[in-house]
Formats: sequence, structure tokens, C-alpha cells
Amino acid sequence: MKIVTWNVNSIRARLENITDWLRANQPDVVLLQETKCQDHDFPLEAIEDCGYNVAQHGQKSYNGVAILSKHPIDDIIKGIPTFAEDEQARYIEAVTNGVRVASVYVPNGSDVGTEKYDYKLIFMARLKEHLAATLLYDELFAIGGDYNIAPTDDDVHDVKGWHEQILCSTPERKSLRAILNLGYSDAMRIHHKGKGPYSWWDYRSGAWPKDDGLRIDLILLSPQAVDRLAGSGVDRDPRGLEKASDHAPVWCTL
DNA sequence: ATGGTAGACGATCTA
Repeated sequence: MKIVTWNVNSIRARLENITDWLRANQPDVVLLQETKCQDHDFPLEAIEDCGYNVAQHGQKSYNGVAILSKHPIDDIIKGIPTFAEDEQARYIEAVTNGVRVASVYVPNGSDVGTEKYDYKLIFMARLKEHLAATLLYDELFAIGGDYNIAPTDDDVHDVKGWHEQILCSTPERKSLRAILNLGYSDAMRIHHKGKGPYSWWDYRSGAWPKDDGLRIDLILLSPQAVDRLAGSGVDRDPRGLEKASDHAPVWCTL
């Protein structure tokens, strides 16, 4: 069973890239972030024509998350249950093919010390509370998403340039460590040690040709899921295409 | 301290 997380930076602007990739790669489940549309504007037919069921939690202009699955999708939860007051569409969870899956779009945080940064840390604390509670179900559980946090310096091309900057600051990394410390694993790091690979390259300043990237897109797995983990990786190819998202798909197989 | 690019949307905001 192949599970993918992909920040597509607008599903409507990226539709052909996405459907081409779905047809070529045939993953079982795709966890999307930054769909950037309300539910009624989601290109449902085009995705269904690729063979997928859809669960979505969208909003106008910004954010928006979705779950695509070749299997039936049940028990859909929209928003983090421990963060009911959150007005932004950044979390969706469901059960499909016997696996609980979630798509999360963690706030970017803008700059260290800003109001948006505070919101990011609150979001991470609420996410941790929910994941702690869900861990007690002892299920196969995969939480894929754009965490907007590079876990360690190995996940950063330009370590000096990003030192204590947004996406790399110590409080952000601690908030992610706190989730891992509950008992979740960063799937990619089971198979890939050392520097890289990255999952996001800024559109600005020609980051992609220089491979000046960060690994901020992760799939976290419950212990039960890690026991079934077979492989993981980043598919860099879609990042090099015309009209590419600034993020590449990150995958694992159970 | 700023700028660089992209998307939604229709002036800026977010990333």
C-alpha cells in the first residue's frame, strides 16, 4: 500500500500535473495540502476519473487539505479535534483500506517571533494532544503533511543561512520532537540517513537548479505502521516540470 | 533590511 503526501500549491492551477502523476504512479492514498479552494470548487470529476475517492476540507484562497484513496474512505474528521476553534482548514483524517490516515498543513509561521509564529506553535501543541490520544487506539496510522519544519540540520541544504530562521528554529523543532517522542516515526528517516533528500525548493532565487532545498514534508507513522513499513522516498521529478508545485511528493509503502 | 516567484483574487495576503 503506497501512501503519498504532497503540497500541491493550488489543485486547480496544478490539475494536469497532478492527474498525470496519479495515472503514472497509481498510489493507494494521496494526502494533499494547499488545495486553495472551497469544497464546491474542487475538481472532483478529474480526480475521480483517475480512480480515486475524495475527502476534502477546503476554504477560500488559502490552505485546504484532502485525502484521495483508491479504497472507500470512512470516519472522516475535519479539523484537529483538540483545536476546534481553529478557523483554518489545515487537517483532515479518515480511515481507508484498514489504515487511519491524516493530511496536515502546519502553518508556515512567517517569521520567528511574529503572531503567525505563535499560532504555529499553538497548532503544533494541539496536534500533539490529538496524536497522543489517537496513539492509544493501537492502529496503523500515517500522518502525512507539510509540517513547515525541517527536523534537523540534515534536512537543510544551507544550514548557516537557515540558522534559527523560520522552518528551522529550535522551538519549532522541539514541537515536532515532542510528537515523535510520543512514539511516532519519521518514515523517510528509516531508510535515508545523512544529508537530504529535500522535499521543498523555494520558487525564489533559483533554489531548484541549485538543489537548495529543505525537507519539510513528512509522513509520521504509528508503531504499528512502522512495523509494516517497506520503503520510502521523495519523487523529485514533478518539481522539475513546467508549472510545478514548489513541493515534491513524499511517499512510503506499507 | 530587502528581494526574489507563485497563486488566489481583484487590493493585497500568504507562502
